[in-house]
Amino acid sequence: MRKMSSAPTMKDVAREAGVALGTVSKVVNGLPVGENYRIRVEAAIEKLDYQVNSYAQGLKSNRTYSIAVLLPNTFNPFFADLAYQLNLSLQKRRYKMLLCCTGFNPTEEQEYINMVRQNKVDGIIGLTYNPNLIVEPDMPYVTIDRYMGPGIPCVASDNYAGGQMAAEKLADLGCRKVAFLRIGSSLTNEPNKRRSGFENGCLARQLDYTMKILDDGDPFDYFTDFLNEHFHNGRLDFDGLFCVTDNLAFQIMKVLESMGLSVPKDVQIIGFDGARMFGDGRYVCSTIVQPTDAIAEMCVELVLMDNAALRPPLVCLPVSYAYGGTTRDIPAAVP
Amino acid sequence: MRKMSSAPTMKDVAREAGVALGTVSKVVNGLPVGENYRIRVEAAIEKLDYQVNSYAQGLKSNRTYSIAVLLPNTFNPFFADLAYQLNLSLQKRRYKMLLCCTGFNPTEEQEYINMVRQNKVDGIIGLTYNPNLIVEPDMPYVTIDRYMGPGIPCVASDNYAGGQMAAEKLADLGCRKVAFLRIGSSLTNEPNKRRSGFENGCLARQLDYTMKILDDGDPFDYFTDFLNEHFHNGRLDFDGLFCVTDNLAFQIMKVLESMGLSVPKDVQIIGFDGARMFGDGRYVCSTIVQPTDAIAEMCVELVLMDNAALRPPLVCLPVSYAYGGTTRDIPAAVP
DNA sequence: AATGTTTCATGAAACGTTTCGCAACAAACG
DNA sequence: CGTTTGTTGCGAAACGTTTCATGAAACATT
Repeated sequence: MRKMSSAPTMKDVAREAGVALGTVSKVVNGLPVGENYRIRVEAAIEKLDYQVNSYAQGLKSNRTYSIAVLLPNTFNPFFADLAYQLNLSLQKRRYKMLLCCTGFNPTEEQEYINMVRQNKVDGIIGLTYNPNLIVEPDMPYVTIDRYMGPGIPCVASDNYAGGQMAAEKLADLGCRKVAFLRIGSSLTNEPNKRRSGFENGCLARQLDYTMKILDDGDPFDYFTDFLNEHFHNGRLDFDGLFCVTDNLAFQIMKVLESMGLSVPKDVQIIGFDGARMFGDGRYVCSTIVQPTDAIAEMCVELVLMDNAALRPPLVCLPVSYAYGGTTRDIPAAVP
Repeated sequence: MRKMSSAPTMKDVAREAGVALGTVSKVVNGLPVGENYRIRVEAAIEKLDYQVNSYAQGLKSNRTYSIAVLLPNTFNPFFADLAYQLNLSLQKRRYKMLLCCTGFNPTEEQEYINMVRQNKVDGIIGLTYNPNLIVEPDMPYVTIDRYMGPGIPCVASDNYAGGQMAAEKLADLGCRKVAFLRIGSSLTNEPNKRRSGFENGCLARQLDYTMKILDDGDPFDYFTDFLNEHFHNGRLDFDGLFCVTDNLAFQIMKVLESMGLSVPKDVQIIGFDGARMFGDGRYVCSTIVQPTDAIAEMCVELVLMDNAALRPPLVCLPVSYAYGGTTRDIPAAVP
């Protein structure tokens, strides 16, 4: 009987199997080892219920098999989907996910970055709002929706095509004059392309077009002001509305309701993201769906890529349209 | 100029400050050190931009300042809330969160447990569905909603009171005959108390009571069967419905809708969890709200508790009722 | 049979901390 | 002034891996 107190180490396994320390290491890491040695070592590992100590491993090899994921929160369905899909993609490769919720707070974002810095994660995947985030230059770093500069790949939906698609849908559904709604500070970089795509789509389909950018503040007030501006003789002066996020669409529907207007009768609304209630539930509104699974997979692939030089600066993934009750789709399209 | 290649170590700081290794360690860990020494060391740390290597720390001290959190997913709003609040509570104490989404899969749950075992997390917080999970006995382990046995604290809402509250609300809102709906395998242990609380509440208020437990399978079919059973002469034979989760309430509303029934006109529904759309959005249905913030805080407190012997076997936290549009509350109660 | 070549297990050194026995020195005391 | 007590910085050892120089054994070549 030897020490039974703490967990067995490689040394214990080596002694048990009657081989050298290095041999055990090789077996554990799947490196070539003589067949009879391998068998003896594996038996010893089994017998002692040996588990490698990943902290010793991390110290020596500088690889930790963990990735930090920065997201504003988990309760916005889009972020929730991302968190879930990222966890899936990472788990598939036996990587762990350190989830950091930053609450849209640039300071918090930087603090998490600093925190994982001493934690020696193997990489960072971030959907952040601090344009000046300082990340160690040699740390593999991939962003979602934010282009941070050369050498830092950005993965995003095809926001431009999504905007275009929204315009086309509204046109197909019979709209003649449409509006675009977004909150000033809410979206930067890649998602901005939703606007130009939408504008372009309106142009192509000859839709009358108006835009409203809302500044920060109480959204309810801003929405009310916006709607009042466009409300004459008991009706809105537009018949289609594209909101830059499902969240926005959801919020403004409350206001429309309180004004006695009805969706999609009085106005058809398309959002962006593909937010659903319980994962498998219905969409919150008719929407341009972001492929969270593909986004997650791509992020993981890029952040784990060995040759940093081969990483593309920007990856755009295809979006799709989904009916969610806030448009008057032809019946066949209704699930 | 010394080696500029890799990150500075304590040794580098010690050399820079002209002190011994152990002194730097003490400063870093806030242990008592002579004032002039402290100043010199702090200056050196600042100058070299030194960061402790948490893997070396973890190897030596067996403390990693990270907690594994096991949840089925992040897209159910209740789980999403938990993930967010847990992250908050952990961050407050400078702990990191390893998020593991298990997808209700007992095998996956055990695999994650095994994985974090070699990762030497400082503790595990789990909302799991495997009744036979094997966790190292000396690993601090706290569950949510599942009582796993003595020595493993379970944190939950006051499910009994919640069930009771649901019955009282329905009675207050004028219901005379009520139904209780749950899916067979969906909830075990603590949440089961929602049923007995509800039954008791019905008894106290003299409500006619019927219950339906749905087995696994296509929920839509089961719901339809259930509703048809209680559908006579164009109307349901109950006027109040308590669903064991908001998800369930949400699903059955679809079916009710497809049968041409209207909520809350034809039947009033109360769910459980407090699911909201975008975190700050409205509730999905009238519901018994679980205090996810308090649950998270309690879990973290318990899992980090030094003296394991002092940990209570079960902690119940108070729930509250929230209006969500699926009940006919008196106007004053409407937000 | 002698030499050159390849293969592969060995075990020491190193990774960056924490910890602890020790020495150095100051203060207090007789 | 010599001794004791108390304080505090010092630096070696240890944590459990990975890696690499070493040399023994096995095989191939002439």
